[in-house]
Amino acid sequence: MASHEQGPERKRRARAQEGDSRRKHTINDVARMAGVSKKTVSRVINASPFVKEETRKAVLDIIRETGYTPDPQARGLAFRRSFLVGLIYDNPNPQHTVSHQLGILDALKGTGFELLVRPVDRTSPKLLDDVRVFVERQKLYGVVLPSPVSENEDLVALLKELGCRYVRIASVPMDDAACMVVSHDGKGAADAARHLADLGHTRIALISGPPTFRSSVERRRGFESGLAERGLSLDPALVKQGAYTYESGINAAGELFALENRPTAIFCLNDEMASGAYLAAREHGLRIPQDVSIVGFDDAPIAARLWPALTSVRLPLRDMGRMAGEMLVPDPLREVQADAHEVQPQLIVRESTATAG
Amino acid sequence: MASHEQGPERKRRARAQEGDSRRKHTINDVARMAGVSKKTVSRVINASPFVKEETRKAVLDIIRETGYTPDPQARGLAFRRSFLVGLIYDNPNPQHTVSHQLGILDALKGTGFELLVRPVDRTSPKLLDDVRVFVERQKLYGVVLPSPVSENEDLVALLKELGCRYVRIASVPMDDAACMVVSHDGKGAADAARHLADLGHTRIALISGPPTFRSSVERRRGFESGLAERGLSLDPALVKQGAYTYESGINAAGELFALENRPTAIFCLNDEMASGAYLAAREHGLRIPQDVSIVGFDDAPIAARLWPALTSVRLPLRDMGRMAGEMLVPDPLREVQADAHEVQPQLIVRESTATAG
DNA sequence: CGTGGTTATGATACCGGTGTCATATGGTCC
DNA sequence: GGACCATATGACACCGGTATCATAACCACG
Repeated sequence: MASHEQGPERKRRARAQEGDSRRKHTINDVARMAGVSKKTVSRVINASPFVKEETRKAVLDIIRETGYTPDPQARGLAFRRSFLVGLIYDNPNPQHTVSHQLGILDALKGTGFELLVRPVDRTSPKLLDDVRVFVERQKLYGVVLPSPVSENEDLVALLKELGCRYVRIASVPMDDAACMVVSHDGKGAADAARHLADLGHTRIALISGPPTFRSSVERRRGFESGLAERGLSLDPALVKQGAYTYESGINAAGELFALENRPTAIFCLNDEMASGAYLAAREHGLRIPQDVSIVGFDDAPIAARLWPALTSVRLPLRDMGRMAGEMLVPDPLREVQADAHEVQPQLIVRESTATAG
Repeated sequence: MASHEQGPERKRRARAQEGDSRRKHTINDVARMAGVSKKTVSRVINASPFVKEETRKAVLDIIRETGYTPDPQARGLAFRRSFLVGLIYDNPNPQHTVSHQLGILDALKGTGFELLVRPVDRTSPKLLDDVRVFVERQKLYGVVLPSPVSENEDLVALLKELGCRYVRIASVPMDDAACMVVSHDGKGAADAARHLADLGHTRIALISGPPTFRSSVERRRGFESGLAERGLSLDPALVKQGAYTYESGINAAGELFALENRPTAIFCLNDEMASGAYLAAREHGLRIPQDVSIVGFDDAPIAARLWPALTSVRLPLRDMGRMAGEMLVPDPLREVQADAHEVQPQLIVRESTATAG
């Protein structure tokens, strides 16, 4: 254990004697000023129904006057839990992380809850131990798990064991719907498939992600179903497995472009790989979109900056974070949140797709 | 105030009677098992010098056996502060935010401190009030302020008034050095200037950022000094002001390319604007780097994905976060951190720069 | 007017730590 | 051996909230 050298045993400075008007008010101050006991103030704070309306008003007045807010640490100590929500993530895409954070904090605003971030290594053997210590020590109110962490069933089992609330953000339903925000990546992929088919493409390639990612599986499944709707099917020779990285996109697309009968369109399961496909296309002297159409997934910042701008599937990341936060933390001021814990991906058509040559 | 409906006044479940082996240990358990008072355990935890070596060992043994860790809430309540560090940021670049977070958490690992994130709107009139409430309610141990928030002197003054530790991350020294991590953006910009000058460029343009950002001022200053070292100076006609955005980069570069005697090289004060310059170059039929060299700043993920890959100045963002965390939180296990709270930018030369045509 | 059943309130203990202060212990010096 | 001092320890109050339980206040009813 690390000890913290907080200058133990030091004398407490005199404080009460001089004008302590600047000192923060406590529940005792409010109680005294309102002429009630602290327990009654506590009842008002916690919206207990057993407080006379008149008393409640008086206490609330004092609270407003003094600007009193309860100390989350003291409250947490008594409640045996904290007012902290954890975000446990392992996503190399900074935009996902930041967007989720912004969304979660949108939901937490005004509730008194705060957000603790905890990046993890999902391949670490210590992952479960780390999460256990994190949740127990901080007595977390709940945690948000974006993918791919949300796909770790052992971790979810651990959270259940610890009695820690959680909301999973994932591409496909995997659990009690009350604990999930579902992005339906498959629908976005199907949109991409129809878009390419409608442009007249028939030799359409796919660069997939690691099969251990549910998003990859789901995007591929959706893409195939979209093609099927247009009477097309995926030619196994035109499917290359990538790793969601730039380099893997370069390699996979390079292989596709080296085929005798090369595809006229490629769907890359994320934008990083699509960027790699751009480079490979240049290396093979192929123009986008005249010679080959390319579609990505994520609508990362890079998508609009590439040239030509990349057609991609956008996920409402911030909304997803907000929904997760709303599901986790009850806010009496909020309207009953619709149980629609699902969002729809959106195909953003830019300049990287055109009619088949 | 939002009330939280935590089921007040509910009966506590019987617990102590049945096998409470699973219950977390408290300082009382440790004290009893070690045969000392809780105060002595507290002394051991806080590395008090007034504990007999023998007693200390005995207590530490029990602590190790039981896996006891003190409750941060209870400790914080008694200490009148928390073991939480805040990250107050307003940076549209998600990579900055995530890298800083990772770095700060590198430093916090093993110290028992946790990181609370707080995105803010630096233009909001409620900014100071929000920060005050945030710091006071959470009794933050300290906060990290990346730029541009770090440049808000009112906010820094507020933190001083509140007695809240802070570390500023900024491009140039602005304060007591003990409270700053300095990235010396100017040096990186000077590197860029020399690089272009050494390639034979003389008509070198600059697309600046908003003058309200210290980073913009500092990068420009460094660039000019780098040029001066090579006997060059910035032609006012070749300086355009941007806003650190893609669109502003397109416009500024477009104006430069429309000049009769257009520049052969452009230094853009961030990569977003450099991306815009890429688009403008294409619109004007100019090849990069044959017709115009372009240098960016930030080495954002996009830099390596653009075509041709963008020469840019990289800041060690994660290191900067780590240093900020180390400065904020004392860790007895850590070696005395060098008082070198400065980092050096690094010019990453890629394919967007070549000898002057 | 006493009885009984709500409704409303407060006294007190408690959550799990630390600060204060009193006291016990051990060694040195005369 | 007694005075003195530094070291080592514990009893107790306290940090700012909530849970438990007793009790007061109120009402309707016989």
